Amino acid sequence: MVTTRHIAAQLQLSVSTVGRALADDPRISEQTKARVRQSAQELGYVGNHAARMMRGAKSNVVGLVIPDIRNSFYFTVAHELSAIMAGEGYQLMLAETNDDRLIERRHLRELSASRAAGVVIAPTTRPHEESVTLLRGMPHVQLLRKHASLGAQWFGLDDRRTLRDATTHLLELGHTRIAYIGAPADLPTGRERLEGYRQALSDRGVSPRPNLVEQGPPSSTEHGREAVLRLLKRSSPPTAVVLGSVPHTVGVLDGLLAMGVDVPTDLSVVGFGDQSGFSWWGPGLTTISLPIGDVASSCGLWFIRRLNNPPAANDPYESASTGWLVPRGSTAAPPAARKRSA
Amino acid sequence: MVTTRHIAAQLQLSVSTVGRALADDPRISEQTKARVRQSAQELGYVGNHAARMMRGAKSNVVGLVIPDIRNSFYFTVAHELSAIMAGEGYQLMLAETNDDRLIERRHLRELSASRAAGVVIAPTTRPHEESVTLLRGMPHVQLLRKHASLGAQWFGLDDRRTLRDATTHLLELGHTRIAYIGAPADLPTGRERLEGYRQALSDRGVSPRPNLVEQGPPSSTEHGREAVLRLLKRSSPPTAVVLGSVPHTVGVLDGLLAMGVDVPTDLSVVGFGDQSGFSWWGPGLTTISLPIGDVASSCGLWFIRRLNNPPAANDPYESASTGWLVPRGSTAAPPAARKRSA
DNA sequence: CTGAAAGCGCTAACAC
DNA sequence: GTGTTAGCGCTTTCAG
Repeated sequence: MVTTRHIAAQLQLSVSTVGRALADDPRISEQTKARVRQSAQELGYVGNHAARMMRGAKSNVVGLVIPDIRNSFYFTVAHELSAIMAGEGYQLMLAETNDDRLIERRHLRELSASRAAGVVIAPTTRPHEESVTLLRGMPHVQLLRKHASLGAQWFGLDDRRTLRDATTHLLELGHTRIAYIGAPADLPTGRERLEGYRQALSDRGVSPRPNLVEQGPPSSTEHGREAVLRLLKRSSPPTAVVLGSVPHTVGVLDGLLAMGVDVPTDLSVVGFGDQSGFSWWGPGLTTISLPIGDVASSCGLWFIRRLNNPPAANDPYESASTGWLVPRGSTAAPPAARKRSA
Repeated sequence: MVTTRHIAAQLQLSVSTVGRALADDPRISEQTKARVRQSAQELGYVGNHAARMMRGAKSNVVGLVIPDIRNSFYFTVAHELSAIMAGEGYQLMLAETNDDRLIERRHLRELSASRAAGVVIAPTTRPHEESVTLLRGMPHVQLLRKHASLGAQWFGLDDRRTLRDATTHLLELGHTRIAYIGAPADLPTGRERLEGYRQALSDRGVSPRPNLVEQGPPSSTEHGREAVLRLLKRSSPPTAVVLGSVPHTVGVLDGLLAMGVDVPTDLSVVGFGDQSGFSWWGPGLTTISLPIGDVASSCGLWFIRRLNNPPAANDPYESASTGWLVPRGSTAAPPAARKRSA
C-alpha cells in the first residue's frame, strides 16, 4: 500500500510537505503541489482513513440499525438516508438486527469500535443494557420505532392516529366487528397502534372484543397470513380487519387470495402503508399511505446538522408524521348494512 | 474516549499488560485479567478499530455497491449478504450508485480510503477508469451485473437463457408479434437479455421486428410504463410482451392497470423476476422467478473464503444461475390462434 | 516555503 | 508475569 512516505521518497521531499501539498495548504508552492499530485496519481495513492482518525479526524460512517432491509419501510429509509448522507460525505453502514437484541448489540459494538460518527436506529423491542450504554457514547436518533431508554430524539409516525383513522373509516362504513392484526404491545409502536384502534372504537361507542385482536412478531408476514385465517374461522368472524404493520399486511393479502375470500363482500380490509403492489391486489387495497421517505429525509437532515454542529444540549426532539387514507376497493359497508339499505 | 491508557493508569499497570489482558494472552495471570476486564467494563472501554488497523489488523468492512436498494433484487442481495457477513464478523457498507459512475467512483474512493476488506459490486454501465484502478487494489467480486474491466469473478444469472425461456413460452402459445422491454445493450445484462429474446425468436423462425424492442434506463419504472403504452399505440401492436428487468416489470404492470388493458386477452405479459405483489396483479403475473437470494449467498460464502484465505491467484470464477417460469394468468394464446381454434 | 519531531491508540518485539 | 520501546500513516506544532 502506497503512503505519503513513498511519495516523499520519490520526490525527495519530507512527508510533511507531501501531506500539506495533498491538503492544499497555502504555504506550499504551486509547483510542488503539482509534482506531489502527479506522483500521488501515478503511484495510486489513497489516503488512509484510519490514520487520519487517529489524528483526531472524525469518522464519516453513520450506522443504520434496522430490523430487516426487505421491509419497504426500511429500504425506503435506507435509500433516502443513503442519498442524503452521501451528499454530505457520510457513508451508511447497514446493520440488520432481525429483531434480535443480541445482534443489535453486536452491531452497536462494532459501530462503537469504529467510532462511527453517529447511528440512526429503529430499535428492537427491549434493547440490551449495553446497547443503551454504547449509544450514549454516540450521537444517535431513533427512527420509526422508539424506546424511552434510548433518548428523546425521534422521527416517526403518529401511530395512534394512523390506526384511529384507519379504524374510523371502517366504523363510518357501518362495521362493528372490526378485527386488528398487529405487533404486540411490548413494542412501543405496537402499543400505540393498538391504542389508536381501541380509541376509534370507543369514540364511537363500540365495545372492543379482545378475541378480535391478533398480535404477533412485527416482521413476520407469516403472522399476518395465519392471523387472518384464524379470525375467519371464529364462530362470529369479523366483517372487517385493520392492519398494523407492512409485513402483516403482505401476509394478510397473500392469505386472503389463497383462501379465495371475497373482498370486500365478505371482509373489508384496511392496509398499513402503501407500496408497489398494494393497488394491484384484488379490488385494490384501501390503505393508509405513510410518508416514510419524508420522515427519513427529515431525520437525515436533522441528524447531519447535529453531527456537524457541536452537540450543544441533548434537547429532546420528536417529529411524528401522519399518513392519509387511500380509498380503493377493499372496503365497503358490512353485509348487515347492505341488507338494511336494500 | 477511554483508552487502554486509562485502564492502565487506574490499575497501576502498563498499557501492554492491559492490551494483553484484553486479548486474553496466556502469559497474563487470571487475576490481572479479571481486574482489567472489570475496569474496562466500569470505564466503558471500547477498543479502537482505527488504531488496530494501523497495527496491521485488517478491516472488517465489506462494501456493497449497487444501483438502488429499493429494487427487490438488491434488497434481497443486501439482506442475504448482511446476514452471512455479520456471521463472519464483517460489516456491510451500503453504497448506492443510482447508476451514476461518478457516484460509484466516490463510493469506491471512500471504501479504498477506509481500506475495506473487500467489495461486492453490481457495476454501472461503464465504470470510471479510476474505479477500475481502485478495485484492483481491493478483493472484489461482481454480482448480477458484470463488466469485463472489473475482472472475472462474478455471480449472477444466465440472463440469455432467462429471456430465451420467457420468450419461448410466448412462442409456444402461438404469439409472433412479441415485444421486448428492457435495458439498453451497453449494459452487459441488457445485451444478454436482448440476445436471449432474439435467439428464441430466430430459433422458431420468427423474424424480429426492431420496432417492438423498447430499451431504456435499467432502474426506471417510468420507462416500463411509457414503453408499454408506446407499444400499444403502434399501428400493428404486439400481442405479447416480455420484460427484461424488475423495475420495468413494475412500470408495465402499473401502466397496464391504469390503461385498463385486458390481460391476457389483448396482451400477454411475461415478467422478470418474482416479488411480493406480482401474483396479486390482475390474473396473476406469469413470470420468470429468479433465485436472487441463492445467488447472493453463494457469492457471499465464496467471497468470505477468498477474504480469509490468502488471495492465491486471481482465478476466474463465474457462476450463472437459472430461473424458472412461473405460469400464472397473464399469458394465453394470441387472438389469431384463438379465432382459428374456435 | 520546507523539514524534523511528536503523538493519536494499539500491538509486538524485546527485555527482565 | 509484566514493563519498555518502537512504529503503523498521518497531521501538526515548532524550527528553520
